Parts: sequence; structure tokens; C-alpha cells
Amino acid sequence: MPDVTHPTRAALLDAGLTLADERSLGAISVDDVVRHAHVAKGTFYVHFPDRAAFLVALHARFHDELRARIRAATTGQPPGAERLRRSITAYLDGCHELAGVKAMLASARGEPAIAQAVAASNDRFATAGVDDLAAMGHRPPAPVARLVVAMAAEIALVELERGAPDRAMRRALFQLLAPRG
Amino acid sequence: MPDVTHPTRAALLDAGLTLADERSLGAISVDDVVRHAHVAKGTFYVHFPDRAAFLVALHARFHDELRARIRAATTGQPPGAERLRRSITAYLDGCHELAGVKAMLASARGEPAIAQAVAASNDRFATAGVDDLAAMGHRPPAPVARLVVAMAAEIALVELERGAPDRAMRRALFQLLAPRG
DNA sequence: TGTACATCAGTGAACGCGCGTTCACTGATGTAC
DNA sequence: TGTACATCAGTGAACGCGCGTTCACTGATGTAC
Repeated sequence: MPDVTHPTRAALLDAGLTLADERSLGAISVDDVVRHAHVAKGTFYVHFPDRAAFLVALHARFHDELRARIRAATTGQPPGAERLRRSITAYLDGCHELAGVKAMLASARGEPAIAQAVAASNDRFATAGVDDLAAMGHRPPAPVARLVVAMAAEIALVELERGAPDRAMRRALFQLLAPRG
Repeated sequence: MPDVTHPTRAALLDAGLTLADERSLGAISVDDVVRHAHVAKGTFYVHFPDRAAFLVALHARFHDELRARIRAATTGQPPGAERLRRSITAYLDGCHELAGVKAMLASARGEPAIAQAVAASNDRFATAGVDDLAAMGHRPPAPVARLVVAMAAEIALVELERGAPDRAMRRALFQLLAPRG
């Protein structure tokens, strides 16, 4: 079993995320990654079977970090509007602090190597919000949850271009979701 | 001034849209396009200065077609919930009928060559919905309009995977947007 | 009508380039006895 | 403690390949006189 915490492996992923802040995933070459990580090209293939596996690992790392932040922001909260608000806020704020957000949000879906992983992540985020939406009176909650994930990703992209939170868009999202009758 | 309706040029774009139904834009090579269009490689460069310009034209063609359908579905309608419903429905139904939707929805944003054009398209769609949302009582309407575009694109992607309209998601969208007191 | 020239879409071989991947090798560290 | 061997991360030159782009050329059509 390969050691997924190996420092060189981590350095390669760090380099990948740094590069993912300034160009699309498709435009990140193995040459770029090893140059940034200060290792030889062959070292890349010691830690990853191929470029596609690297992209999958890159996405997993990004997504795990985001999920950890959301969990930290919502533990102990009962399902409902407030918990959902905290989840979304943690997601959006996390996107400002993490490396690699740009490519992950904008180009991950179009990258064949990780399209499936991205779809699974979105499912996971959506599923996590179902109880909150149900408690808020949304029936059925599942389709709404998918729409919420899409809206949150859109806001994250807008904020990324802006370089700062977009209060108006966040407010618009929460107003749309406001509990009914 | 080049003739943008030249039949060979159109054949190249047709080939591009056909290919865009089965792979991402980044994975469509000039070789692929000329092979599908049954022309020599040099012919490609008679009609497009480079590959990036081809992608821009591809996106423009797709987007123009979609806009034409929306316009046809809404002419004469006064701003409001019904007109917005018709716009969104025309957009979603159009995505089932047009070629190249898959790549356009999933990978256009991550393609550096056309990221800007995609952003402009989204702006345009959003702006078109502002009057409707204002008439429906959404204040301010602009941020909501951006979220609506994101939700519509998400539904289009889900329906594309499914191969059929997703009534539950469409209903969820319209319920979220329902006019407020 | 016939001749000369201009225009321009189309051709396809050829180009250099950067890519992902491979592989024989190095050297440090750990283990056995 | 010393020797022999195993393990494995790391190296970097080399590979073949497919890419986007170029360019000298062809041939059909239009225009001038």
C-alpha cells in the first residue's frame, strides 16, 4: 500500500494546487508540476501511476479539505436553515482560503479524468443538505439540494473573480431558500 | 471580410459540434475536426486563424441558436413568471435538441480560449431574466438572475446525463422562484 | 470568342514542439546473521 | 561491529506520438480587353 502522506507526494500535490490557481487543470503538465515541486520527472511516476491519477488525487485533496471545514462549522447543529447557512458560508469562505480553487471550480467538470469524481463530490454535498432543506419545508428536498450546490459553486466562481465575498449573491441565495409557509 | 456562412466553414463547425457531443472541447483536435468534415488539414486554416478562434466560433454558434429559441418562445410575452418559465423551458428543451451541448455545458468554462465568451453569454442570459424576476418581486433581481442561469445550466447537465427532462428538478427551480407575497 | 491574368478555397506533406511515459541506474536506509 | 543483501524513493536522459501550424502548390472561377 503506498504511503499517501509521503512528503514528496504531498509536495507534488501542493505544486499542482498552486498551478491550479493560475490555469485550468488541462493546462497543467507533468513538467510544470515537477518543476514547481523541485523533483525529477521520474519522481512523479514513483507516486502516481499516470497524470490522470494525479488529477484525481488533486481533486480529492481539495474536496476533503472543503468538507472538513464544513463539518467543523456545523457539528452539533440541528438540521435546519441555520445549519444550511453555516454549511454554505463555510464552503464559500473555504474557497477563498484554499489553493487551487479556480481550476477546481471552473475546469474540473470538463476534465475527463475527474468528471466522475466531481459528480460524486457534488452528490455528496447535495446529500449533506437534504435534511436541512427538508426541515425548512422544501418538498421534495433532493432536487433543491442539487440546485443549491450549483448556486453555491456559481457564487464561489463570482467571488473568485471579484476576489472578495459577494454579499448580494449570498443574500439572494438565502432569500430564495427561506422557509416557506 | 470573410464569409461566415461559407459552406466549408459551416461543415467544420458542424463537425466540431458533433465531436463536442462525445468529448470535451479540450479533447477535440484540429485533426479530428478535418477528418469529420472530410477536408484537408490546411483547409481548417483557410477559415480560422487558429484553433482558439474555432472554439470561439463554435461556442458563438451554439449560444446564438439557443438564444434564438428563447426569443421565439417569449416574443410578445410581458415580463413576469410566465415569460421566465418559457425562457427556461426553451433553454432546457433546446439543450436536448442541439448538437454539442455536452462539451458546451461541461467544459466550456474551463477552456481558456472561450472562458471569457462563456462568461459573457451567461451575463447575457442573466440580464434577459432581470425584468421577469423584478416583476416577480425579487429585490434586487440581478443576483437572483445569475443564480437562475447557474441552476438552469445544472439542470441541463443532469438532463443530458439522464437523456430526458427531469421534471422534479424543473419543478424545484420554479418553486424556488415563485413570486413572494 | 479567345487569351491572359487575378483571386481564392482547398490540398497535404512537412515542421518543430511539448507532451506523457519509460527505464536503467543511484544512493540512502533497513535487515539478517 | 562488520558484511551482504533487499528495499525503495529519487533521477534524468530518452522514447515515440500527436499536436497546432505553415507553405508551396493546384485548380476552379471570375474579370479585362
